[in-house]
Amino acid sequence: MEYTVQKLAQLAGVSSRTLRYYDQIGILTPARVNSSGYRIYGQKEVDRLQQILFYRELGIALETIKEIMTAPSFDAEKALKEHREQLLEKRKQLDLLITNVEKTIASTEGRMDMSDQEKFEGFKKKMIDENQRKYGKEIREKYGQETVNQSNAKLMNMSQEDYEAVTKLEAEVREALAEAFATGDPAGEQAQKAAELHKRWLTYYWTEYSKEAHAGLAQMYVDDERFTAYYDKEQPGMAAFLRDAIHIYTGQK
Amino acid sequence: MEYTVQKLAQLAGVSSRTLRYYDQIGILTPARVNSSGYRIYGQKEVDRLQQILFYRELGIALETIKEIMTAPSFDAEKALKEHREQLLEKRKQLDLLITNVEKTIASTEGRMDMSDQEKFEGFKKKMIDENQRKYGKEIREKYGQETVNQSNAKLMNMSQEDYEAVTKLEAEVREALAEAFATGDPAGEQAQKAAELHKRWLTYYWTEYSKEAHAGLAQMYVDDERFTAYYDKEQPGMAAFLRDAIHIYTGQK
DNA sequence: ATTGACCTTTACGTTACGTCAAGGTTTATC
DNA sequence: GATAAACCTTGACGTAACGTAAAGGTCAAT
Repeated sequence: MEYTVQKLAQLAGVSSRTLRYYDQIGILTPARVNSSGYRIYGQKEVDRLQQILFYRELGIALETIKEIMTAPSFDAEKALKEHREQLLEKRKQLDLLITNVEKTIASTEGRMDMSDQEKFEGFKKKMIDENQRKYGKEIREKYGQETVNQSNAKLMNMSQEDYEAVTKLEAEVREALAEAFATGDPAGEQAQKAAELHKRWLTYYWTEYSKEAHAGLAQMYVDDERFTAYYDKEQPGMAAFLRDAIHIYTGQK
Repeated sequence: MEYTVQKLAQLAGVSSRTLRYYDQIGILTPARVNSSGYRIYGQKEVDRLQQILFYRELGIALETIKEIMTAPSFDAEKALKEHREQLLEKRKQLDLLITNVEKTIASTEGRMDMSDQEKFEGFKKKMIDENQRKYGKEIREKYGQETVNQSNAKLMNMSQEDYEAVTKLEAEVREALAEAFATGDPAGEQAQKAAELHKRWLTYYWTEYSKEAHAGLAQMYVDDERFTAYYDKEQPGMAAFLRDAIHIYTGQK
């Protein structure tokens, strides 16, 4: 089955402008254009649009959706299963909101007391990010560390191989870091190797690497107690040591 | 309890910029500003912000929210009950989407066949009737029927054909109604034909038809002066006549 | 041959904020 | 009692994901 813009738009419940925009930003290009320049969409595009709409429904930016879906490791079926989980999560949040509105009705009728905090329960879907913003400043909450290992792996739609590679790399970083820490020299060979491994680990998550961002993340390892706890688990002072090594590696400061 | 911008922002899970913007557009002004020009919010503002966020969650534009909430007829408790209904509606739509994703998974696994239409079930927004009845009043008032038809057509993502059909139907309703009005009998053949045409017109906008809702809308044509004005334009009493005809048609009352 | 619903590109407009910038205020700490 | 950190203020420009309008080509049906 082939569709023109308007036909596909009607089928999917979006506007034709939306489809043209999606073509423009390269997230959904037509199967072909006919001799008059009309966009013609086929079965593959229908399915791709469906995927896009699932991501969009979950509040993912189009640019991000594009990155996810054009990655060579993208697996449509895995993505769908992820959608299902996210949608169920969204449903749970909606239920929270419904509880909230019911409690609020009860409280306006004097049948109940409500704290100010309770009044905003269920709106919080972003509160986790907000909480993290309280600690860090920018890229950090996005590219943080431990939650990222799982949640971003999902978001990036990593393959099993990638996930294994990244987990292995993480172990290597820790190992190299332990060795380096024993030398006590953040500028030494061992420490610089650890910094480089850390960078390679990072590139699995970051779409583009910059020294500044890398240095910033390193600083956060010291500033944010949750990360400090993670790195200092074995040896106190490890987080600060890693920061110093990375700062030297990136040539910052 | 009094809050500064940041405090309230944290409580509600929004940014301080958002609160300043809300002040700027006049949808949520602080209770007072202190001697240094700081915004100070009180209990009333907390509750108002909660209401705003409920509306926002339902996808209502801030400008519209403002109009709704500053209207003298605004009733907070009634609004909350509407929120509950709308949220339940939203949950139903979410469930549709979840069913969709599950069917899609099954179809990629070859356990099921899916039509292209089915692939987009749950994405399309409904709420058009609400839009029409509650939030579209001033749009209707300002720009008249033609633009309302157009904006609704866009909302429903109607095709040109549909739009034409709906415009034609509307003319037929008026014509049949004028004829019926001349007979003076709301139970007569002419009047019942007008009621049926009116129902057909409605089904272009409503995702599901019910006699109760139809009867309710008819009553509103009499209660709301703007609708009354529209129907009584040619003949005073036409709105009431249409209501009676529809009430008989639907078997209500 | 015309009409009217399609399609195209170009381009400016809109909403709900995010993100500096430049500067004043409050609070905690040395 | 100075000073830094952490607030607050008002601009003002940036953005995402389209909406909307303009100017014009295409296609099917009358």
